[in-house]
Formats: sequence, C-alpha cells, structure tokens
Amino acid sequence: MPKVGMEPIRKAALVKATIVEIGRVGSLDVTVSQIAKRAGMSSALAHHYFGSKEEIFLAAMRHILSLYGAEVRGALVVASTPRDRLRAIILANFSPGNFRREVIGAWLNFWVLAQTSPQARRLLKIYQGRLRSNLLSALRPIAGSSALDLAEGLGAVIDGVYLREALKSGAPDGKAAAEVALNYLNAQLKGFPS
Amino acid sequence: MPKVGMEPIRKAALVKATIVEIGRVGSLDVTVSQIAKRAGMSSALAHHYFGSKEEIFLAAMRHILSLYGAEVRGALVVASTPRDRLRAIILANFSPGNFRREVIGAWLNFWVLAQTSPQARRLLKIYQGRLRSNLLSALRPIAGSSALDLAEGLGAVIDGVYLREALKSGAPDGKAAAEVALNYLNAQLKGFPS
Amino acid sequence: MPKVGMEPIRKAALVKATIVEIGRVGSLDVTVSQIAKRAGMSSALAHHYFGSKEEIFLAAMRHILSLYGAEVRGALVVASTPRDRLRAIILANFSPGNFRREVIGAWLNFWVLAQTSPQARRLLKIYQGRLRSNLLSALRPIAGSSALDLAEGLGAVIDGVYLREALKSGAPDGKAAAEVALNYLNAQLKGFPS
Amino acid sequence: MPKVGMEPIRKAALVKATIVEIGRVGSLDVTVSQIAKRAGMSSALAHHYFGSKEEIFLAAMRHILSLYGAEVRGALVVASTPRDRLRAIILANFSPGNFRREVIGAWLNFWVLAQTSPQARRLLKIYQGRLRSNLLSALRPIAGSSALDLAEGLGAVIDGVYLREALKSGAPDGKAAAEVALNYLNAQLKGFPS
DNA sequence: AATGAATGAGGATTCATTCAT
DNA sequence: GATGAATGAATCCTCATTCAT
Repeated sequence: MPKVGMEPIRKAALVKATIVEIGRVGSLDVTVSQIAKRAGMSSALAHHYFGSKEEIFLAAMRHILSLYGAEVRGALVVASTPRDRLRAIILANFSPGNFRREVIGAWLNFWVLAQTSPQARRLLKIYQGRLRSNLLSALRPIAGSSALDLAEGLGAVIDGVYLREALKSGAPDGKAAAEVALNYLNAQLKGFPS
Repeated sequence: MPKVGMEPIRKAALVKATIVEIGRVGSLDVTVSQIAKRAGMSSALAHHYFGSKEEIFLAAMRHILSLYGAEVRGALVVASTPRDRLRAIILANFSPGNFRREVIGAWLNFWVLAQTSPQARRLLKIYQGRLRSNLLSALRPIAGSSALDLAEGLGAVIDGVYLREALKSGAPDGKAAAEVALNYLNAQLKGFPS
Repeated sequence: MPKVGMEPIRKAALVKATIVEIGRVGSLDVTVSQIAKRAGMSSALAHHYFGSKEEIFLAAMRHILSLYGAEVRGALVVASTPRDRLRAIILANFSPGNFRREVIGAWLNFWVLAQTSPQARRLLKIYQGRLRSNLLSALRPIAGSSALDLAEGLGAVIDGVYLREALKSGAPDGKAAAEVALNYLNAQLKGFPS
Repeated sequence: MPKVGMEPIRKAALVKATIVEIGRVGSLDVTVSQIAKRAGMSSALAHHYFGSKEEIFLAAMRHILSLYGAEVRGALVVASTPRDRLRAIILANFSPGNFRREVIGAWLNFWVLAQTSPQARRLLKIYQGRLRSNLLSALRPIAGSSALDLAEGLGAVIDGVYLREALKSGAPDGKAAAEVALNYLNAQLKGFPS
C-alpha cells in the first residue's frame, strides 16, 4: 500500500487541527507541534506540507472563508425575492456550521492575524467585499441609493455580533444572534415598499 | 531629575508605550523590552513596577477603558433628552480620543486577550455592562420593552464598526463611523414618538 | 553518526555532565547551558529530553544512587557472615566508584536539593532506608536489640565521613575513610560474640 | 534622636534574618531582598553594611560558629574529668541553641558554601580544628595513641547526625541525636580505664 | 542613616525551522 | 512519505549591585 496521495489528507487534517487548537487556546499562540500532534503527525511533516506556520494559518483561514462562502451561496440559491436573499445571507452567517465556538474563536484571531499578515488581510478583504456585494445587490432593488449605507451597517452588525459572541461562555446561540441582525434589517426596511 | 515618586510616572509611561506598541505591531506579540524601550527604561524596571507582562497588558487595558468611560460620562453630562443621550454615547465611542488607530488596534487585541486572561475578560465584561446600561436607561423612555433588543443591537453595531476599522488603512474616520451607528439608531427609533 | 535512538545516549551524557559540573562548581548553581555544553549539545536539546532543570538533577541523583546501590548489592553477594556483610557495606560506600571527588560533591548538593525538592527528598529517603535495612539485617544476628541503635550510628558515621570529605582538598582517600567507619563498627561489636 | 550606632544593630538583624531565611528556604538561593525585608530594611542598606551578598553569608556563618563555640566553651568550664568534658562537648553540639531546624539548615548550606567560597571553607576548617583539638585533649588522657582515630570518628558522627537531621521533618530531637554520639563514645572507651 | 530608582547580566524555557535518515 | 534529532534565537523574569537624594 503505497502512501501516495497523502498530501490533501494531511493538509486537511492540519487545517482542521489548526482551527480546533486556535479555538481551544483562544489565541494564535498555538505551536506548530500542538497543531501537528492534534492532526496526528510530526511537526516536521506539517512544515513539509505548508512550509511555515503562517502558511498553515492562512490555509486554515482560507478553509473557514470557503466554508462560509459555500454556506452563503447555498442559501442564496433557494432565495427568490431580494428580501428573502437578505434573510438568507444573515441566517447563513449564523448557521450551525459557521457559528460554532471554535470557528468564532478562529475568526477573531484571523482578524488579529490580518493586522500583521498582508495575505490574511487580503483574504479578509475579499470576504468583506463579497458580503458587501451580496448585500448590495439584494438591497438596491429595495432601498436604491440608501443601499450603500444599509449594507455597511448590516455588515457591521454581523461582525459585531460575532465579536460579542467570542466573549460569551457556553454554546453560541445562532438563532438569537441572527435575530439581532434581522431586527436591524426589518427596522431599516420598514419605510421601503415590500 | 527627581528621584522619588517615579512610580506613577513610570507606570503611566509604560501603559502608554504598551498601547502604542500593540497598535504598531498589530498584535499582543510585543516584548516587554520593546515596551520598556519605548517608555525609555529597562525591561527590568518594567517588571519591577508591574510584576509581569500580563499585568502590564491589564494596566493598559484599564487605562483605555477608563479613558473611554470618562469620555462617555463627559458626553452624557451635557445631554438632556434620552435621544440626546443616545447620540452622545455613540459620538463618544467614536470621538478622536477613542477612535485612534493605535487605540483601535489595542481594543481588538484586548478582545483576544480576554479569551485567555480571566482578568481581561472581566474588564471587558464590565465595559460591556456599562455600555449596555447606559444605552438601556436612555432607550427605555423611548422604546419601552423593545429597549433590550435595541441596546443589544446598538452595542453590536458599535463593536462591529470598531472591528471593521481595524482592517482599514489610513487614519480612522470617526465621523463616518459614528454615522453608521446613528443610522441604525434612527432607523430603529423611527416608529417611536420623539 | 546515527540519527535514531539518540535519546538514551543523550540522556546518559547529560547525567554524567551534570555530576561533573556540580562537582566542579561545588554547588547546584550550574546552568543548563554549562551542563549541555559539557555533554556536547545545545541547552535546548537538554530541555527537550528532560523537560526541566530539576528533572536533570533528579536523573543525575537517581544515577548516583543506582550506582551506589549496585555497588552495595555486588559487595553483599560475596559476603557470607554478618560481620563480612557489614564490612562489605562499609567498603562499598567508600569504593573508588562512589568515593570520587565529583560524586562526593554531588552527594552533598543533592542533600541540599532534598531540602527543596520533594522528589529529591524521597530519593534520599529511599537510599537511607536501604542502607538502614541492610545494616539492620546484618546487625541483628550479632547485636539483637541493640541493632537499631548501632545501625543509626553507623549510618551517621558514613554520612559524616562523606560530609567531611567534601571539605578536604586533593583526591579522596577511600581507605582512610572506610577505616573510620570500620573502627566504629569494631568498637561497637567488641562486646558481642563473634 | 540621632540615628547613631545603628550599624551593629542593623548588622545583627541581617545576620539573624539570613539564618532564618536560609533555614526557611532550605538553600542558599535566598535573595538579598528577602533577607533585608525580614530584617526590616531595604536591600540597599544591607549592601551598605556588608558590601556583598557573600559577606552577609559569611557574617551569618561566623555568627553561628561563634554561638557554637561559646556553647562548647561554656560546657567545658563546668566539666572536670576528661570523660565529663567529652560528654559536655557532645551535649553542647546538640543543645537547644545549636540544634534548631533553622540552624541545622544553615549549617548544611554553609557546608555547600565552603565548596565555593575560600573564606567559608576557612571558617569551617577553623571550627573543625577546634572541635578536633577539644576532643583530642580530652581523649588523650584516656586513650593515648588511639585518641586521634577516636576524635576523627567522633567528629564524623556528630557531623553525620547533623546531616541526617536536615532530612527529617518536625522539630529536631537533640536528646536522641546526642544519644547516638554518646553511644559511640561509650563503646569506644569501654576498653580504657575510667 | 536610609531608600527608591535603576540596570546589566544572566538563566530557564520555548519554538519555528532544518536536516539526516 | 515521515520523523526524531538538533539548534539559534528569542523572551520573560530575577537579582545583585549601584547611585542620587
């Protein structure tokens, strides 16, 4: 049984382990050894596959962002009206897949990583851009020229809810979190024709 | 060069240097030596006065939170109606004193520190509690039973705007930031009698 | 240069180096770097294998105690009468293997270490217990109920001779040292039937 | 009230504090600050009076040795026969003044200090010399040419009992300790005319 | 006489990373 | 593909000692 094609498996295991460890520790002060051990391999192998610790972090970040993106896209597919699409975007942000303790912890830390690493910053900007354009394209038909401001505000609410969740203890309550954002949305759209 | 009563002076210098360095580096990966050097003293003296790196961080956090608290209190004094008070709170959050690049960077990192340090977490919870109760007492007369939800949402927006600012480059624009939160407020209060 | 199975080799080298360095310096104020350098490796590797300085010390202590135990056991095998066994125990204590300058220096310092480290204390108590029971089982047939007191006294003499040797300069004279203990033994056993 | 003549008072306080601290910690790893604090002054003052940490240690050692010497001299004054004098010497070694936990701890550590510090070594040799000559002058009239060996053995027993006491817990039992040495003495002198 | 202020030097420990096998 | 071996470079923290007042 030749050990071929291990690369994607190993990489995936490391990415997963990275998110878990960052979530567990609560900061980026996670050693490569810890990550590698949790992924069931030596730290040397982790370096072999990723080259550096930063690359491991970035891969983990990409993974989270892509999961997030998939969730949003999936939710948008089944939404027909603009209002439905807005609701779908919000709910996707707080779906059980994204709104888990470890993922929230990882998000917060990736935000910090973006302060230091240009690549991380770029990734985060891409995510922000997508969220923004998704919100905008759904808001424009409803709110017209106010759409820009609304998108900005909605984005801020979503991020803020994430941030606040990071400080809470216990299992995250996605439903309650989504409620905060939906609340905002409803209030803002009240004046516009449905 | 006085040789007595240096303690408060040194401590203040260290606190200031800590905030600057965290803001500059963009993370908590700041060495005591860096901080001490920027504060114009040896790292040994920093330890002499604070005992440990964590204590230095906590002192810096307390400083920021107390500046923030003072700003809010000051703004509240001159506000008469509930609506004025809400506006005052929001504006205080984005006043030039609080909404500086280095302070924003420090905030983000203190959020991370709170994941690890129980004391930091406690401090952050105190800040959240104060903000919440300030918002609530101003919202109740206007919105009654909806006040709770509104306060939660407004708090989230404020934190979210901070978070997003951390990713931007260039000087922070407090006015634009405040606008996002004020927008939210206006939309939410539209239905209530002024 | 084999690259596997280095652990026991490195550990042994570190243990040896530790004893030498403690003996050379004359105190436990020996840095891990000194030890590691004498053992031909980096201090990081020393930590990798032992985890902490205290563990290195304890390993060195265990080594010395086990050498000592082996020497005593070996001597006892070839002794037939109780009197022979007593003599054998005493001579083993001052055999060239145990009664070397560096080992004596290490012993003295382990005694100090036992004041601080519970584990070191435990090791030393084990050694004392063994010595005591060895002496007792050889003394009982000869001295009966007096055996307890004699064992205590003989143990004290042996330790005392070690202690005094630590203060002398030049190569230790095991023969003269043993003589002191044998003297004691003879005097005490004079009254009992051979 | 001019603060004159403080020097001897301060020095005495430091010496006392040194012994207590060494006994408490169980090793020479005692900081000057600890000693000074226990003596009720600043570490700077301790340096002012003694010049260096080693000098403080040496002063403490001298103090203990002089107490010890006084005790022995006092005991010898009231002893008339050689046998009485030997008993007096032994009992003085284990008198409540000398055979206290902290003093025993200090002794053990001074022994270690003597490995490093020539001055400490000299002090210890002087003490040994005195003990030896005291024992010899009392033993010669009884044992003649055997006196040398007996003195050596008796000295070793005394030191050994001290050493062993350092490992025990609880309050030292001077009486039992003295018994061990007296035992030895009686056995050795049995053959000689009283 | 007395001390707070201050630091240089050092030491244990950690960790990302490299390399030989 | 995989890993144990190995280390240089930090980093926090401690402490004896000095100095100005």
